[in-house]
Amino acid sequence: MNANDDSPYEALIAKLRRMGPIDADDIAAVTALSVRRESRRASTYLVREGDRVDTCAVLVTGYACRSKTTREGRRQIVSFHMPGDILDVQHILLDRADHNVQVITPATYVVMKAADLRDLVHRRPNIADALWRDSLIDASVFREWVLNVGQRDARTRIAHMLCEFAVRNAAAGQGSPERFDLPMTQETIGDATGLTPVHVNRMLAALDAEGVIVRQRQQIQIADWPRMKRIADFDAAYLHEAA
Amino acid sequence: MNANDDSPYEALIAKLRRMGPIDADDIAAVTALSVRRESRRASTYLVREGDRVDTCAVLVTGYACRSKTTREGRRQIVSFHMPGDILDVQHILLDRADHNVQVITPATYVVMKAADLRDLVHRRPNIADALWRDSLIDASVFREWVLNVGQRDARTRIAHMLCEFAVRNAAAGQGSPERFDLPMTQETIGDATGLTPVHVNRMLAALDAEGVIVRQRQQIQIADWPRMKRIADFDAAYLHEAA
DNA sequence: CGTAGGTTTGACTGATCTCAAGTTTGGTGG
DNA sequence: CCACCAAACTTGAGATCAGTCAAACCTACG
Repeated sequence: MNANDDSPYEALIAKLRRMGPIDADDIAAVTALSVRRESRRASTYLVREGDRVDTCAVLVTGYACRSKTTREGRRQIVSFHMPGDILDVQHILLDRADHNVQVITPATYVVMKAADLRDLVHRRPNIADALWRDSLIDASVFREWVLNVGQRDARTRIAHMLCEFAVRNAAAGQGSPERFDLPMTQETIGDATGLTPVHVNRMLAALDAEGVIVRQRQQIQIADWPRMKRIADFDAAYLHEAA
Repeated sequence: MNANDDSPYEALIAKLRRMGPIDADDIAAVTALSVRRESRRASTYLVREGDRVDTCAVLVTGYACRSKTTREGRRQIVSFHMPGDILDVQHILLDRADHNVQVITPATYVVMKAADLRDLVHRRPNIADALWRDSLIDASVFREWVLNVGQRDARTRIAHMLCEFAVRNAAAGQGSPERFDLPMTQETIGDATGLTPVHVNRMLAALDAEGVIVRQRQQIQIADWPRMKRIADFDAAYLHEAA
């Protein structure tokens, strides 16, 4: 079940399967949806805060994030997304975007009409449950981020972010938790953790010096998972074994 | 539609109405649910992180919050709740609590079986939409909190928390946004904003000295809303005109 | 009227930010 | 294939916001 599969429905179906029982009729209903395939260059926006949105997008290849900004222009990333992730389930029922959706790397995704999805969930309870469950796990991740940014020190915060990325990335079928591409700059890590790029750099260097991670180009290797989890105060329970 | 109404269903029905169109059949289906009324003394837990949970609670009177803690025991409050709020919609589909639910003041609430609610939403699309919408707004609030705690300075952060509390509290039918009870200690405010109680105290004193808020006992009066909103960087859009 | 919890204030500390100057990396055009 | 350039990364030094520790002061309530 590779997210890079040819059918534009594969990514979504794989996601739904991870969220709950889905039968052949459910799949038939999904593949009957009309979808549009799109792609973006790196660092561009799909949705901006305040936009009226009546579509939902599912990421097929590449990486994305969601973010908000303060009036003074400080950006906070609130989540990262991997192939197979639904980028904005909330637009099924909320018509105004309260945050930005942007790709980090070049990316492709499929776009569906929110109204079609609303219709789909009313007909297919399994799909309704799966999508709702996905949005509830989304919310659980936000809660963990509030904790991360609110209570943990810089080193722990960054380590935690790396652990989550590693686990979810692997769950999305992209590499292993032990070694993975980290497709973002240190500034991006800073925007996700509420730290300056300079301090991110120092903390990454510290984790490297301690021997828990190894950095090579855009790759991260977690050399000692048990120690990394301890340093990061990371317990994957909040991902509800799916994300 | 007062949340303190006699019927234990009033609080939930009022909430659902705020979330979308609900007809007489929907209400009949809700009132057919079997519910249990319960109450708690101040500062006690309904749910603890890690618990298996197969119920959902709706707050009827009093105030509650949801929180998580780091391994070192630092507590982060991730949301506050007012009468009428559903305290844990997520347990309809997630069986393991990823955070604590605790009351702040003495409180009463009604408890429903998650399985009954699952059944209800499969039969009543309006209710499914309303509950899902509620949980999506929940998630939007978490995103705003990530931004608040990640990017705003102490004074702004506290001001923002007060604005949200004022607006949601009034929307729940408890007092006005201009003047309301703040049923919590400065330590609680600190746990919600990622600050120490000492610093919360200094920032509240500063806001008071500036003349934007007036503190009397457990009451807060927002003396100058336009200025308060500016100081707080507060824009209620993220509450999706309902919360 | 005593007590515990909450608030306030002061003095000092420290984690993280800011500013600024290199250094490395990766992509591009000649 | 090399030289160049912009972006990203790294390092250092000094500034600052918020934390820590500690004591005093309220105030609600038994």
